[in-house]
Amino acid sequence: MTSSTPTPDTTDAARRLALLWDPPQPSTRGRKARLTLDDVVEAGTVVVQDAGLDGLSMRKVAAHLGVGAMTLYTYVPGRTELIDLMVDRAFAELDLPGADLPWRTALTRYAREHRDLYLRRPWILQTNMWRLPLAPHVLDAEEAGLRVLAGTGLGPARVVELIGLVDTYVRGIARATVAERAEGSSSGLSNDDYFDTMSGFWTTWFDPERYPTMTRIWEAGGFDAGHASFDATLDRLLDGIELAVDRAAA
Amino acid sequence: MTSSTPTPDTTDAARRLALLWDPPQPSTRGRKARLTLDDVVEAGTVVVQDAGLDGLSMRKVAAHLGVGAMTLYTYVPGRTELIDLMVDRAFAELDLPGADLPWRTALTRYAREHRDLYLRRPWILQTNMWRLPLAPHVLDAEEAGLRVLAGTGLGPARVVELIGLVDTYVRGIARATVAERAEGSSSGLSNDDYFDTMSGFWTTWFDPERYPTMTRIWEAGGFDAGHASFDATLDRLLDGIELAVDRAAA
DNA sequence: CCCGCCTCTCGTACGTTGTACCGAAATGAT
DNA sequence: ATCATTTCGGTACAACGTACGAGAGGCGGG
Repeated sequence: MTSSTPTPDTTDAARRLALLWDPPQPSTRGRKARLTLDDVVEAGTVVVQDAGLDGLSMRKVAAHLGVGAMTLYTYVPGRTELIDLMVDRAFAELDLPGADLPWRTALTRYAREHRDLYLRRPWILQTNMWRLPLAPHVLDAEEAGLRVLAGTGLGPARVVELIGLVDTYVRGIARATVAERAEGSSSGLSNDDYFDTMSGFWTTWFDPERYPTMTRIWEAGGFDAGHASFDATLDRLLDGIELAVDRAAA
Repeated sequence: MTSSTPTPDTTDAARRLALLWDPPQPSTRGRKARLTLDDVVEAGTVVVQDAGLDGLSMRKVAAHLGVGAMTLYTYVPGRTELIDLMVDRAFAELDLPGADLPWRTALTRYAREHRDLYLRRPWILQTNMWRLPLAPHVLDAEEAGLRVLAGTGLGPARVVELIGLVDTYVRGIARATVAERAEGSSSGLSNDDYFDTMSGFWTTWFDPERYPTMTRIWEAGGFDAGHASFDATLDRLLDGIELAVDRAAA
């Protein structure tokens, strides 16, 4: 809000945030826009769903909208910001637990909703950012998680730490599940080829003497469970949190 | 294993694994090689350290070695495989706990070593793969973790599940720490600019009424701790595991 | 009504990327 | 000396993000 320039020369970072928090309504002046910002974000979401984040190119998004590539830059400063917007839009889909639920139920729902989101839109896990964008709906999710834990009487630092633990767990599981699901289906390998390659690996290079524990666990079927155990492990995690809650209450 | 071709036309995936598990020794025939595979992998590691994974280009690696770009393809099938090799090399740096330590000590060391590795080589966290490559030293690490937990008498499925939980926690913390560390230092923003942008965000767009819990926790200093609490949270996680161990022993 | 300004549209172009292709150069085996 | 084999690397292509600027369309003030 500098007084010298009517439009403060905002930095790139500020521009990026402005788009997320204060999307401009179409101005009445000048030529009419064929698209809305939301159109662009939606097209991006469509493209990314079956091309992956690497396959998300401005040209493809533009083609999907039937416009020239450069047209997108009227609505969005660049690819990075488009992805931010897409993430925000995705997080808006979360059905976050209200304040009425007991904390354990609420946290379970919080975790499941996040996992489902990641499984539905795995590209979110591919965004290379170190943290999620500072976007409204992302903060909504964080707020909901914090609120649940803050209601247990835990100290502020503990609350932050524990919601981080849950987030981290959920992302980890989602990542593993996606890996399992997409194994071989990508890279253009048929399932047979993939199986051949893998069994070839086990017989050719895998040395049971170097990896005895892995071998034993494999033979015992320890790797079979997959990650159907999401809820079970989550419960154990919540047990740990409950312990901290009880300790704080005493 | 078709009989028509003496060298079975291995798939790409098999080639990728072959390079990791059976690096070819330089053949005595033909022109002498100026480089070794290890030279290339090391150069890649150097480049990635200060250019990030996005900045890791074949041309830069080649330039760093003083050779033409295409020369690298004599040693490595492509960029993807080079990254695989770099990851394997990085994991070889881990000082994994031996079988002599009590499980809690061993698991603490396991976790700390991994965290240190990720902080030292953050680009590993940027590799977009859904899971780490099936590489010897990566499996060494996994084996070590599994061995520690298998020694506690837990069932195979539990062992797999819990080591996954630890891995996931470590990666999550490392990611957050890197984010914190690199905040603003990248993107060419000076620290002042970054601070300005951020305080601008809080005053301009952040709405305390929309995010009351976040606001309260912020005011209480709940976010200040950063992630110095790695050990503390890890201890709590190990408490949870100890509970499972005791329950299994009973 | 019309002029001028403002906004959107997008063809062209530049730099960068991974890597396919192929000839040239170098070396051990014969 | 000849040949097979291997490394080396220039050239080239497709795809990428996006800077630039000319054109097209539509509103406000005269």
